[in-house]
This record gives sequence, C-alpha cells and structure tokens, in this order.
Amino acid sequence: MVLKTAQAFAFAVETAATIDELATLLEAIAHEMGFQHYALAHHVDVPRAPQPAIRVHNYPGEWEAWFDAERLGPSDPVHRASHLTSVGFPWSRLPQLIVITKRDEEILAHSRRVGLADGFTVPAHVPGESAGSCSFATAHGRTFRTEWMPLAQFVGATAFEGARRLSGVRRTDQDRPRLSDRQRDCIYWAARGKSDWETSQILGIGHDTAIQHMKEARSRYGVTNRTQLAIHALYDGALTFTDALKR
Amino acid sequence: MVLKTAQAFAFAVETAATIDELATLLEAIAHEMGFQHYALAHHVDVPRAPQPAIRVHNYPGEWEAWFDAERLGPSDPVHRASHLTSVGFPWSRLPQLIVITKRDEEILAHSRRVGLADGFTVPAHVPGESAGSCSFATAHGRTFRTEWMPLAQFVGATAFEGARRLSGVRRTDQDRPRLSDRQRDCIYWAARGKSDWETSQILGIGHDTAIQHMKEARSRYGVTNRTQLAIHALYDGALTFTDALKR
DNA sequence: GGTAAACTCCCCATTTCTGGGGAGTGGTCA
DNA sequence: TGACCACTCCCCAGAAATGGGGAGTTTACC
Repeated sequence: MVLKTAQAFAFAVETAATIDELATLLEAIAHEMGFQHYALAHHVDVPRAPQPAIRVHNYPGEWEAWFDAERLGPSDPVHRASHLTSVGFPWSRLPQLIVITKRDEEILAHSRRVGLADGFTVPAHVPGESAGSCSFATAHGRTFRTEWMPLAQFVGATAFEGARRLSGVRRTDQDRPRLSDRQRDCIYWAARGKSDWETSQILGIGHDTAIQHMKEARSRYGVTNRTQLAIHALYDGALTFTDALKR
Repeated sequence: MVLKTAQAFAFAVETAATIDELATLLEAIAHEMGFQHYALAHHVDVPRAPQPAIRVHNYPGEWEAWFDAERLGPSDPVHRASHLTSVGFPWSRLPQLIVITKRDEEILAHSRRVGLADGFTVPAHVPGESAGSCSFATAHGRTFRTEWMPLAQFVGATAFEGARRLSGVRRTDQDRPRLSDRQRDCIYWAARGKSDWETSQILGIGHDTAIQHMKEARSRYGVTNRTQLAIHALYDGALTFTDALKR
C-alpha cells in the first residue's frame, strides 16, 4: 500500500543517522517506484558554498565523470528548471520550463547515452539557506509511470529534508546581512537598472549619498559589485523578481 | 485509490482556467482527506502588497478579518515555520520548528477558537518569489490522520503551482529570448561578479569578444546593464542562483 | 550557392562604478 | 554621557561598463 510505504519511508529518514543510510533508503524506494536511479543534491548555505555539500546518487559512474569534466559551464538543464517551480516535474516538461540551448541538448543526449532515459525531479528550497533537488530516473528504453509522481514528490521532499538535517545546517537570522531601509531602497532601484545618479533623484538624496548606501550594502553582503548585490538580495528575499522586473 | 485521486487532481489543476476552479478542486480534495479547511497563500501583507499575491481559502471569515487586522501575513507562526523547511509538517510539530512566543500562543488559541483545530502545512518556495504555503485544517475537536500526509504534500505543492500559473506570477508562455551558448557563459561569469576581462581570461577569448557577447545578450533581453541582464537570466531559468551566488 | 547565425576580434568616446579617504546630524539605548 | 547606527554629504582616482562603429571565419541549413 502506497501510503504505508510513504509513512515508513518518512519514519526511516527521520531516524537515519548517516548520509549512507539515507542513500540506502532512497535506492530502495526508487526501485519500488520503478526507477533505476536517484540523485539527491543539496546546496548548503548557498552564498558561501555553491558547490553541493551533499550529493548522493547511484547514477552511472560515467555520468558523474563526464559531468565533472564539463563542469566549468553553467549547470545542467534539469537543475536550472528546478529553480523555477515548487512542484516535481517529469523531464519531458523541461522545454516548458526553460529555454533548451544546444548545449542542453548535448547534455540530455549524453545522459540518455549513459542510460538515464527519463526522469522526475523534485525541487526543494528553503529561503535564504539551501537549494537542491531530488531526481529519479529510469534506465534505457523505459519511461516512468506517472502514477508514482505523488509518491515521488513526497519522497523527494522528505529525503531533502533528511539531508538538510544530517548536514546539520540551519539558518540563523544572525548570519544573514541586515540592510538598512535606505540601502534596500537603493538596491531596489539598482536592480531595476537605475544608475546611482537616477536613484538619488528618485529618492531625493544626493548622488554621493546613494553611492554611499550602495557601498555599505555591498560590504554587508561581502560582494564587490551591484550585480552580485542584487542577486544576493533576491536570493534571501530582500527583493523579489516582481520588484526587480517592473519597468 | 490514492494515486488515482492524486493524478486526477493534478490533471484537474493543470486544466483549471480560474482561481475559483482551483478553489473548488481544493475544497473537494481537502474533504476527501478528512480536512474541513484549506488555505493557499503567499506570505505577504495581502491588503497592502504592491505585487500580485495569491490567497485562496475557505477558512472562517472571522479568521481572515482578524488575520488582516493584526497583519499576520509574514509573522503567523505557521507561516514562519514553513519558511524553515521544505517538507509539509503537522501543526503539532510547530514547537520543534520555531520558538513559540506568547504572541504565537495567542494566535494559535484564537485559531482554535474560530474552529481551526489541527492542521498540516505544505511550504512552497521558489527562489526570488514571495514565500508561500498551502495548509489543510480540521474543524473543532478533530485531529487529522497522518496517513494522508504524503497525499497532502503532493496536493499542496501541486495546488500552489497551479495558483502560480493562474495568477501570472511567472509568465511561462511568454517567448523568452534565446541566448547563444557563449552569451550564457559570459552572463554566468558576470553574475558571479567577474568583470568582462576576467571572463575573457576564463573562457580563453579576447576581452573585446567578451564585451561583444555581453552587448548582444543585453540587446536580446532589451536591458541596458549587466545587473538587469543577470536578473532576467535568473528569472527565466537561463541561470540558477546556485550558479550565481559567489565564489 | 547563398543566407543566417554564432563566434571571433578591433577601434573609439563617454558614462558609471568602485574603493579609498573624510565629516556632520539626529536618534536610541545602556 | 558615551557608544552606536542610520542617514546625509563631500573629494579623488582608477577601473569597468556601455554604446557606437566595423570586419573576418566557420557552421548549419535551405
């Protein structure tokens, strides 16, 4: 019975003491759902460690080697798409979520070559802290059965939460930069493409003052330019896309 | 059969044309899971939010009035807890997630008074957007059955995604600019705070070439500086926050 | 064979950003 | 009262970004 399986999995994840245990659990339940592969990637404390802190998977060794070799570039399409939704998606829906470039097609073709035929990815985010995803994939020639999507959604989210607990990282409000009101105002307009001079006119302050606020904001986030400043502010919720994209 | 129910729900949400339809679907499936109430919301101060925010629910009218009067949007304990996890949680677990203040106790007591006895909340986060959640609650004196958690997790996430689509938080159907691979490479490094010269060294191309790719990318997005370029690329999935955040 | 697009490189002038320094006011809190 | 912080303004100099122009090669496709 499906709900029983899910409950048992949730309980097992909660009591798991190591990442290896989590991996074993994932492998077992992936098979039960008709998947041959799983991959859980968890980025702890993204601003400081963009590289995955937890990466558990049973993808073909070939795939990992290739992926790491090519790693200089932007990340793979599945990962990109997982930042755009809050619900799990089958890989067949990728083109609806992101624009597939030539390189993406290469990546997807290569993944099929090494035996990752079709899959389902569950995104997981905690504001200001961690981002990650949990994917399930089928081997050559098989397509996965959509009936399992609800369970996969639950399993993915639960597994991610387990990884989060095992990695021992919880956000504390202290280590998040605190911005003053004026600093936020300036970042807001900078994110909308305004120069410091334009911002100063909008806010009715001096040009130098606007510059000063931006300086201070950069130093709080520990970054050296306005692009990174805006991205960090977006990531931890000081800004939203609706703020930044309005004309 | 549970999986059938879930699939039917997912399909219905995908084809729903209005928020009202979504509300009807949620109400029905909430009842099926043994809940009398549901509430799907962005965690903003809805009455004065400058941006489009989602709120659909069948909580008692009394509750909504009080909620808005007290301006609980971001400070409600259930909402606060949902910012700290990526998986659904029963309200009985609140004390393990957040520190319950006196104020929180008042809020929870009031919610019980108006008829919200026990509940389960599914958080929903997409980087760069307002935090949100989908809750299910039982009426007076009833406790909910934990067997339904997996389904509730799926239903909550799916419903939130449907609400996102219907409220136009993210325009998915809009034609997004197509970037060449090199343009995306340059944006990728620019978003990580590199100057055009540094990017050129990383990619092994000339300084002028890197500048040229950035020019062309800006013009495709119709923006005039790299900050907006990076934000647009993040927004439509050409980049992820994991790509962009520092180091 | 012609066209389009991607990728590469070069020139110019101007604006904008960034990092370094300094200083004064007003408000809060111990 | 003193310490701290938010906010305001000022100067300087070098680095970087932006917008405009141009041009060659390769690859893919009709």
